[in-house]
Parts: sequence; structure tokens; C-alpha cells
Amino acid sequence: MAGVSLKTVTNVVHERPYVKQETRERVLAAIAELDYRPSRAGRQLQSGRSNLITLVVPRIDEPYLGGLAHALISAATPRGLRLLIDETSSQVEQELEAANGYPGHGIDGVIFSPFALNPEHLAARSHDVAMVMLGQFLPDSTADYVAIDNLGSAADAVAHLVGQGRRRIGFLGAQPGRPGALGEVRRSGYQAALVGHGLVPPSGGIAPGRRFTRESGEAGVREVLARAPAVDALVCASDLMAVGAIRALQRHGARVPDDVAVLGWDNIVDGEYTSPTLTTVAPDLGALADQTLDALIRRIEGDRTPGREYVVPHRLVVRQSSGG
Amino acid sequence: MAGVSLKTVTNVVHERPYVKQETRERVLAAIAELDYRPSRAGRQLQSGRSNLITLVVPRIDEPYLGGLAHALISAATPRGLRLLIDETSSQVEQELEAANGYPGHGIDGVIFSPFALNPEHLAARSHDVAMVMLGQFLPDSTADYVAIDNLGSAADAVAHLVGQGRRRIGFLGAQPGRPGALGEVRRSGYQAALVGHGLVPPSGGIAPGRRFTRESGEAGVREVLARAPAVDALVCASDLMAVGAIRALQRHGARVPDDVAVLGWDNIVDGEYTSPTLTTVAPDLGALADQTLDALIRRIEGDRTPGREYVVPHRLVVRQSSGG
DNA sequence: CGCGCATGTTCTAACGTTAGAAGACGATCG
DNA sequence: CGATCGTCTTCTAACGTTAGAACATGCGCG
Repeated sequence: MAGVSLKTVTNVVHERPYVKQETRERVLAAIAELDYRPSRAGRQLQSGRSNLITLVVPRIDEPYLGGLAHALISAATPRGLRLLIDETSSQVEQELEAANGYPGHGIDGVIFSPFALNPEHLAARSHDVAMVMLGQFLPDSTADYVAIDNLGSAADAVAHLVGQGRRRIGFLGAQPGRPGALGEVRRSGYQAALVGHGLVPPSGGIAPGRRFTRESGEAGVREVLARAPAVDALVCASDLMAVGAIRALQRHGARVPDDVAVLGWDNIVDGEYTSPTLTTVAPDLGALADQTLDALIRRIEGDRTPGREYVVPHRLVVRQSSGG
Repeated sequence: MAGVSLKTVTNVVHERPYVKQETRERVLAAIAELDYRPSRAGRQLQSGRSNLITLVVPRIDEPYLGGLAHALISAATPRGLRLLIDETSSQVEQELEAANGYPGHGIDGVIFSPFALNPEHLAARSHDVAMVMLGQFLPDSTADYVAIDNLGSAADAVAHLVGQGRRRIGFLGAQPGRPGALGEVRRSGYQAALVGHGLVPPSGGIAPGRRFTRESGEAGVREVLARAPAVDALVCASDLMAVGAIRALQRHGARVPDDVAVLGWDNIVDGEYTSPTLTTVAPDLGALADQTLDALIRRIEGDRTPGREYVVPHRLVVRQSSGG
């Protein structure tokens, strides 16, 4: 050591009072000299906190989730947190472990994008870990939810398409029977907005999509074109579905946007490189990450108030696919 | 407890001999009853191992790196490891911390995709943590390197284009002055393969690309078209560059593949959804992840033999953009 | 009968960090 | 001159896990 007691070192490291300036400097010099770094394991054992949080998603290689992870890492670092990533493959078993906070692993909090779970699963969890949910909404007693205004953004999307002269507007990615599911919320917002413009969904113009994948976008287009060949616009529950939809439309000989306009959610980077480029609802990912981490940190610090909802800004990014 | 000593519990948990079957069952029942999970922190403190490894990349939202992360998580889980992700933004400062293994954090190993570092940085690191490098090759005393055969795959790519009748084949993504850099290795493989077919790069047909982004692909096309307007094929150092190249070519009125064939590396999913779809060199990501983790585990377990190179399989996936 | 073996037990220490209690010392102040 | 304050020390315990040493049974075997 540098002629000082262990306790004083702790006091220096934690910037406690009752340490003379000169002593402090001597200790800091010694720390630098020895290249000392406090052991996370020791601290965790002592404090019960690991400063590790886990982002739980079905797969990390989906473009939107990659962008989300990027935003969360950028926001976590200045807050002294480090991010683990866990993939559930949308399996109930794995999502349950996430919902229980990986007991024994010393995870401080979980940022959870659920897929297979229902509220009963959540209510039955044994441990209650600090948790913030993204994407799918699941009512829960103490977990917060952070998202854009899905009803409002659906209304923005419909208003834009109507403004472009579209009247027979279909929807891909409905999730009938799963109230609260992202696709259902967006579909209901879309439908309400249509009504607000004096329109209704064209018969057969709504296709389900259990997963928001390119494949389900392609399948949805096949379904809708078979049942409602006159649609002149498709609102897709995600950009990934929209990418698949554009490809399927082009294969069917439909021109985008001349014959059919296409619009999605998420503002994934690829939307700028499709042909035509993709009109999309862009969430403010930076704000989303900030809100998520702030809420999570409050939970980690012991906040046990009922779970609340945070809304982050979005904007409609108009590109070629909507004819704008 | 369930009428048994602490030591016996440890012996049961670690499946040691000298424990009667009946006792073992009693202990396991108690463990299940109490929902006991060993604390990672305690174990880490005792054993010095955390079973945490870090994947270090410039940004996790690049499609190839997302797919890589997915493959690594899938491979890490059955091996009892959990994956942290750290982003360096290609900053030297942050890459240095990664190369030093995040001292104090108790990270067992690092999977590192370097960008800004050079061999001197690596040689100067103070701690030697278990490390495996991907992507960019940096010679190092004890870190392993896992990759596809970049020279061989470049030869495959060129052979395919020549077989399609292309003769004025350019290259995007060279990194002059950075020997060992991925773009340089692929460029030299491309150039050697051309010579093998009795060809040479068209004058002005090679464009640099410091980063493998869509933007640098677009910039590369502008450069090459200005200097060598007669090129009939472009080999791009990554799929992301190829996506940008296709877009820039189409904007210039060049038809892909009729006028110019395009080909990339990585087999990102988006390559199946571009128009035209993208011909690419596909690494076997599963094998890459397995090799990487096996090598890393050997290093974690104390292997101090000189760093070696592991080669994983690749194959050429022919789609529309090469006219195949 | 005594030896060894299988199956335990108890006790101790260690990993690295932090906090609290109690006390020591000098300087300052009323 | 005694009380108080600022600064620091020493000592102890605790977090959860694991390993080793030493010892205690009870059983079978030669």
C-alpha cells in the first residue's frame, strides 16, 4: 500500500468525506501505479448488485432489435451498466426464465421483449426482478412498459396514405385473439383511423402475421391479393414485413408505389436501401433507450409502485414506397 | 437444510463421489424445494471465473454482426457461457480496453472484432485475457484467429464471374496501407485470381473503403464509374457495400446484373430481399461460432501456446446480382 | 479382532469488497 | 485546560461459495 489503511482506500474510492486532499492524492497515485481495479465479484457479493442487465429478445439478428440493442448499449454505458443479451427463440420456457430474472445469476434488471408469454405466466413468476417491457404489452403489477404511441402512429400512417389519395388500404400483421399484442394494437389504430376518414378496411384486406418477418409479409401479400386484389395500399405492422411485402408485390407484377403503396414501422436502416425506399413510422430510439434505462434503474433501486407506461416520440418518415 | 452438512451439499452439486444415492436425492429434493440457485458472484469470487464472455464489435446493429452475435449466443449457451456485448464505435480507446479484457470486470474471455487497433497496441496490452479475434487479422502472441479462407473465397468469386463471361471486374473495399485488413486480403485474393484467369483489374477499377458500409459501397461505385465506366462486374468486400453499390449503380442507370454484376461477402439476410437478390460468399456461421468458442475455452482454461488460425468453411451462394 | 473403505461430519480459510464500531492523535476553541 | 472536531487507524463481520484437513461412524473382510 501507499502508507494508508484499507478503510481509507475505500473512503477515497467512494469519495467519502473526512479524507484530506493530500491523502486522497497519495491513494489515487498508488491506485494508478498498481493499476488497481475493484473486483466486480467482490462488490457484487457485498452490495448485492452486479450492474449487469439483460436484454431479452427472440433473436438479436433482427434489424430492429439490433438497432435497439445499439441504442441501449449506448445509453447503458454512461449509466454504469453493462448489457447482456439473451435470446429466447420465442420459447415459453426461455421467456419464463427471463421473466424470473435469471435467479442466481445476479442480474440487476431485465429489459424484456416478450413474445410467447401471457399475463398469467407473468403473474406466476416467483422472483420479482426489476423489469421493463418493450414491444408487446403485457399487463403486470410492477413491470413498466415503454413504447411509442401505437394508436397515434397508426393514425398518422393512415392519414398520410389517405392524403396520397389511397382509399382501399389493407393491413398486414394482425394478431387476432391476442389483445395487447403489437400487431393488434396497430391494427385497431389503423381501423379506427380509417373510420375517422369515412373509410373501412377492404373486405379480405387484413392479413394476420404471427411473427413480424419478411416471410410473413410475403405470405400476407399473397393472402390479400387473392382476396382483395384491388387494394391500393398496405400498412404493415413492421418494416421487416413491409420488405417482404414489397418483394411479393413486385413478383406479382404490382408496381410499388404506383399500384400499391407500402408503409411499415421501425425505421430499420434497410428501409433506405430497398427499391423503392420505405416509408415508415420511426420511433425515437435514443429516447426509448433513455426512458427504458431510467425506468429500470428506478425499479432496481427499489421502486415498487405499480407498473406504468412511458410513451416516447415517433415521426413518420416519408419515402418512395408510399408515393409521397 | 435437509439434515445434511454444507460440504455434502457441495459434493452433490458438483457430482462428487462418496455420496449415497439416497442422500443425493434428499439434497436435490431440498434444493428444488427451496428453489436454491448457486450465486454467480460467490462462485466467481471463489473460482476466479465468471462464465461471462464479451463480444466486442464496432456496432451491434450491422447485419453481419447481428447474425454473428446470434450464432455465438446459440453456441455459448450449451457451453455454460453467457455473452456480453460491448460496442467500441471503432474508437482506439475502447478497443484498447477490450484488448485488455476489461480488468476488474471478471470477464473470462473476449471475442474481438478489431477495427482501429494495430499490432503494436496489442503487444502493449498489460493483462493477457483469453482472446479470439474475428474479421480483421492482427498478429498476436496468444490470441487465436477464426475466419473463412479469404483468399480462396475471393478466387471462388472471381472464377464465378469469369464463368459468367465477365472480363472487366472491379473491386470495392480495398484498404491500402493496412496489410492484413480484411478488405486488403480479399482484394489481393481477387487480384491473384484475376491473374490466374489471364486478366488484370481494369485501370481505376479498384476503390478503397475504410468501413464496410452501404455508404462506402455507394461512394465506391461513383469512384469506379468515373474512372472505369466499362466495368462489367464489381466484387465488394462485404454484402453491406454490395447493397450500397447496387443502389448507386441503379441510380446511375446501370442495370444489375445485365450491365454490371455485383457480388459480396457475408450472406446477410437482406441479400435475399434486395432487387436483384445478391450473390455472396456465405461463411458457415455455425462452424465459426463453434470454433471460436472452442478456441476461447481452451484459452480460458490456461492454454498459452502461440496464437493459431482456424479456417471455417464457406460457400458461394449464387443469386441474381451476378447474372447466374 | 483389527484394518480399510464408503460415507459422511465439523471446522477453517479463502476469494475481494464494504461498513460499522471504537479509538488514537493533533489542532482548535471556548 | 478540557472539550470538540477532523482525520485516520485497527479490528471485525458479512456477502456465497468451495476445498482441505481431520475426524467419526458402520460395514465387510481377512
